Amino acid sequence: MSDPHEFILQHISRHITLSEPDIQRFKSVLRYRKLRKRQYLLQAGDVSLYENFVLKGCLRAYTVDPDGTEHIVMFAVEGWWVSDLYSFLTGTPATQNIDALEDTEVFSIEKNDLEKLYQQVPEFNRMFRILLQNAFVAQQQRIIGSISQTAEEQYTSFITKYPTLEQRIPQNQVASYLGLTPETLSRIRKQQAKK
Amino acid sequence: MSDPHEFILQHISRHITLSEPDIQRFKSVLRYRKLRKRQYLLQAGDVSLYENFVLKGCLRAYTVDPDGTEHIVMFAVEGWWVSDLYSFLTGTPATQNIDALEDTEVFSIEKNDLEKLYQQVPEFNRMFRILLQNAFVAQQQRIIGSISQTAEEQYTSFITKYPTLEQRIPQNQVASYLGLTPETLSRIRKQQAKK
DNA sequence: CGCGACGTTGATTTGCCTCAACGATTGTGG
DNA sequence: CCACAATCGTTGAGGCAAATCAACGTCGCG
Repeated sequence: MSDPHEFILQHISRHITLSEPDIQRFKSVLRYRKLRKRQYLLQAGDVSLYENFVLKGCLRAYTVDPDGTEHIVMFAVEGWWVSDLYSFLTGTPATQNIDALEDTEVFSIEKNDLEKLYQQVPEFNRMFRILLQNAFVAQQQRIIGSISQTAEEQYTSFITKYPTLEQRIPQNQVASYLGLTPETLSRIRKQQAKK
Repeated sequence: MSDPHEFILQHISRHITLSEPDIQRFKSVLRYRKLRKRQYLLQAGDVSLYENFVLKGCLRAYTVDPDGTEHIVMFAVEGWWVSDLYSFLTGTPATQNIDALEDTEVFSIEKNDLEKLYQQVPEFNRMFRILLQNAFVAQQQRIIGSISQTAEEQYTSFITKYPTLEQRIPQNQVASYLGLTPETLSRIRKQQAKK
């Protein structure tokens, strides 16, 4: 863990096996970055140029609607990949912001480098296909929840699915992720305490 | 278009280029199936053994909650892939149903065949990675909509994004997709007609 | 210390759901 | 080919879950 390369390689080795030269190629495109709490990794309006892997800390991706309310698209803690994928793929300005909820360290891969990597080391297609499959399934479940469950049920699902996140993330951020107001979430928690 | 193989190969050629032997390999794993309107392609409880490509017609994937209400996860028309991905990946019983809203024709690929295909023709990793990226982005936008928009805004987004779907799908199915009751959607449309 | 971020609680409003009834259309079996 | 049931959309009345608006306490930090 002292070496951040160790951490990311371990994660990758869950899905694919790389030769030594491929490992070197991969390492060479990683750019290490530190973010202070509240610091932006990406601001809406800029183009998302990087795919980012969280080494340590916690990020949030969110949109801001016309009346200034924030809506959290996803959280990303250690071992998660994050970007505004639409912006990253199309080169159009990002609609999402990404910033740090804690002091955070990431590896960033530039788009060109990632595309070269896909060609030089086809295994990466396989890995990201698998990661995307998992993310797709998780998102689908979130959608089903949001159209079929009450606020309380959604909150219960959330803490069951992400018990550790619940610990380190402020309540109002969780509320925003679930599409609730902080007041409503507070009342739900009060309800549940009576048991 | 008379030959269904033509149709699917054309779709695939948007993303990858295959050699003649690879094309043959691919064709050999496709299983052609016809579904009558209302017929199931997958029933909750069964394991999703196939990834399915829609040649003609329209499918819906949906869950049924404890009190019997259906919630539409996605529609799939010509050119779309559909399965209960979680069940397909893990081999656990499906939580989703998939059935036909119209008479429909599909190509199905069995899981084992698809995995072999990934190994024999690595380009398919690339293609499905790209398709999943697009699906991921679309889902993310649906999530943002569902936690930040009013019912009317969501409906407007839907008909803007999928103008053709709006034509061929019953209103109550659209309502279910949006997480609304048919009554609410009917009232929204009445509202909008006043303009 | 004083300010801003965060959570809580109360009073009120509102958007959407529920329940119920009805017309139009489709399709199906006698 | 008609009669009947089922499906689908519409409209109305009433209820409820969650939002809004507002006030207040606590904590941590510059």
